[in-house]
Parts: sequence; C-alpha cells; structure tokens
Amino acid sequence: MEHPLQVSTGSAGVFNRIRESIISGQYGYNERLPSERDLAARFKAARGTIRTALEQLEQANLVRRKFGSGTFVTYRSDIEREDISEETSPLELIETRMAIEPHIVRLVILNASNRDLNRLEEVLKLAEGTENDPNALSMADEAFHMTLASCCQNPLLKWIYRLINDIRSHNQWSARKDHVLTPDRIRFYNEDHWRLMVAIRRRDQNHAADIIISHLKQAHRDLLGQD
Amino acid sequence: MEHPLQVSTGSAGVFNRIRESIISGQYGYNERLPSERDLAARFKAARGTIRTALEQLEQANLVRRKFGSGTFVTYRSDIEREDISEETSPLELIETRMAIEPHIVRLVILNASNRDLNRLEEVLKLAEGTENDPNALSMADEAFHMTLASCCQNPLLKWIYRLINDIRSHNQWSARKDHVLTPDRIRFYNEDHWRLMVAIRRRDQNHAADIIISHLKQAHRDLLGQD
DNA sequence: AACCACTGGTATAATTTTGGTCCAAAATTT
DNA sequence: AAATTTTGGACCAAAATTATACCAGTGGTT
Repeated sequence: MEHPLQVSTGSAGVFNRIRESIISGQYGYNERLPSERDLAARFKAARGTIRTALEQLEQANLVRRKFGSGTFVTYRSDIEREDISEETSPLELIETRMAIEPHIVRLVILNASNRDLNRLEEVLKLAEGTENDPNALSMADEAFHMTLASCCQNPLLKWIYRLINDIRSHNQWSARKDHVLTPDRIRFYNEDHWRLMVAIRRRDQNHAADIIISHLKQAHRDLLGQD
Repeated sequence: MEHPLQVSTGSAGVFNRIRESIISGQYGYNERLPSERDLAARFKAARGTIRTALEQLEQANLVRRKFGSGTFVTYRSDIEREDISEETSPLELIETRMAIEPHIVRLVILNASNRDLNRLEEVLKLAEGTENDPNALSMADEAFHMTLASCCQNPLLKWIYRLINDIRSHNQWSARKDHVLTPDRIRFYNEDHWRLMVAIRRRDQNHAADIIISHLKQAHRDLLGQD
C-alpha cells in the first residue's frame, strides 16, 4: 500500500497547523497568537493567506480577533470542561433535567414520526424484567431518556441532553442507588415510562409533560430519602 | 471463474485507490485532494485518466470539485459528523433557549442574592444607548442572558447555557441581524429586559417566566421575518 | 494630550495554481 | 479489425496566493 499522504498547503495547511498548535495546548486559552505579519514570516506565506486561515479558525470558534490588539485563543480544552461532572450534585442534575425534559417531551409529540415512536417503544421494552437489577434499570432508564431526546428532532437539544446523560452516568450516587431502587420503585418507574409512552402516542402534550415532571420529582424525593 | 487477485487498472483502478483512501480516513471531510496534475504524477497516469476517476468519485458523492480551487472530500464518517455549532439552525437555537431560560429565570428568583441582582442590573445598563448599533446590542444581550444563567446557582445549568451562548454568538445570522435589529426593536428588547429585571426583584416567578417566553417568541418571530 | 509602534482590516494588481475543455496519436480491449 | 480507453499536450477561465500600500483601533511612552 502506498502513502499518498501529503502535507496540506496554502491557507488550509496554515489552518491545520495552527489548529493543531491550539488543540495541543501550545497556545493556551486567551493567549495571543503571533501577529499576522509574524505568522506570515514563520509559515513563509503571504499575509493574505494567513488571514484566510485565521478567518477559518475564527469560524471554527478556536480564535477571536480584536482590531488593533491581536488574535486570541478562545478554545478551551475538554479537560477544563470535564470537571463539571465532578462538581455537579445529584440535585443539580435533577434540577437541570427538570428544565429540559418536559420541553423535550413536548417537542417529541410535535415532531416525532411513528418510526421514532416505535424505536422509543423498543427501548422501553429493554427495561422489562429488571425489577431485581438496579444497575440494569439504571442503564435502561438512561437509554430511554436519551432516545426520547433523540426523537425531538432538534440536534442541539439532543446534543445537550447527551452531555447531561454523560454526567448522569458518571455521577456517583451508585451507593444510594441500591437502596433507592427497590423492586417496587423499579416497577413504579417503568409504569411511569409506559404511561408517558401512551400519552406521547395520544399526542397529549400537557399530560405527557405532567408525567415527566412527576417522574423527576419522584426521583428527587427518592434522592432525598423521603418516603 | 474470475481472477480474484486481479488489481483493477486504468481509471477504475485510480477510482478504487482514491476511494479507499477517502473511506479509510486518509483524507478527512472537506480536505483537499492533491491537484489532478499531482495525482497524475503519483499514480503515473495521464491527467485525463485521473479526471475520469475523479468524475466517478464525484458521481459517487465522495468528492466535490471546485473550479480553480481543488477537489474536496464530501464524505464524512460518523465520527466526523459531530460539529454541533455548524449544524444548528437559528430556529433550533431559539427552541432550545425556550426550553432552558424560563427555568433559569425561576431558579434565579429562588436562589439569587441581592448582590447577584445588582450585578445583573449593571450588565443591563451596558445595553443602554445601543439603539443604533445592532452588534453592540447583540453582545450586550448575550452578556445579560449569560449573567442571568450564572445567577441561578446551578453550575451545570450555567455550564450548559455557556455552551448555548457560544453557539449563539457563533451562529451566522448576522446578515438578518442588521435588518431585524432596528432601533425600535432594540428599544423593545431592552424594555423587555428591564421588565424582567423588575419581575425578578419582586420575586414574581410566573410573571418573569412569561416575560422571557414572550421575549424569545418575539425573537422567533423576528427571525421568521413576520411583523 | 500628543505621539509612537504595533495590531488587525481593506484594497489592488500581478502571478501562480487549479479544474474545465478539446484534440489526435498510441495503447488496450473486444 | 473495430471499438474503447489511455495518453500527452495545449489552451481557457476560475480561484487562490502573493506582494504592496494604506487605513484605523490599541496600548504604552513621553
């Protein structure tokens, strides 16, 4: 096998090289890049070429240019962002889900196709018979809510919910989970899901939203240990 | 019986080899292939042969050719598909804000300290006198909503809203912005903010939520160009 | 307050590189 | 032998790059 690999040239090449420098951390957040004229000298390219590369970097949200001042890195590495899952409490998580999920459910009712709903029902069936396995229920529950989000036909909301779901699965309330998720509770949650499914199929927005809100409120109560 | 070890030759061979390079990821999405003359040299074939191969690649939707510019990969693997800020429409953005901001406002009323509210008011004053500068209003508006999010005392929600705000500032509806943000509209938006501020100070959750919803609905209408 | 060097923003024209097109001889396949 | 493909070359037009020069905002010094 041959290697038709080439070093990209022109503004695209400059773009890639600077992009790598930023992502690799060579230029940190809020740091100023060398001036355009300086970069032109380093890359042995005309200033115009550098400028189109910088325009693409700005377009990609890696960099912001300030007239008369310079070009600054706006990219934050994921590492700087990831600690959010460490400092999010279970209550804050529920609170955030409470903000988003009712709206997601309404959008699902407005936008989801029958195919989507069938898919949702398939996922729901996976939670059957998990009465004695808190971990399985937990995963099935996450899958259901995630699928719900993916049925709302709004990529941004879906993307955001995936972040929330990631944090949710990383969140360490596993210890409590075994105490909270008794077979009774698991059956209760599953019933909620089926009632929600029915409300969605009937395209009953308000009822569906009520169900998901009470569902989350119940999770909130369970978390606080109130019975 | 065929000859399974036969390596395809001519334009078909070039087609297959480039196709493999693209699908295997040697050339990523939107990356530029070497020029036709360059490829001709690499594959030791005439430029015409390369061209018929490239025509087939274009036919197969793996590649798009731009006169005077180059040949670019249009095939994207699923992994390369996650570029949320690029594929979020202004409407989806409003829809998402509609899901989150009313809840944020309610939390602000419940959790914000007087110091927070004073800070919020300071930010609001920055929007004064921006009637004739759509860009300034836009930035001041973003700052206000971002500050609002930071006052809700939920780090996760604040973090999520920052992501939304990033996408918002990145979203290129600047063209419409200049038409939409007339001095009248700008004054209208600013009045909304002040009414919201008053409602928050009075700790009137429902009123505040109503204001932010109608605020976003107005932005939605403006975006659609309805008057 | 005036000045200064340095920054990004803009404009222009010449040059280079790129894909688009056509052709006729040579090689290959049928 | 006929049909098809490949070849190598020339030329065209679009786009990118280069090389300048000048404008305007920023931040610091005098």
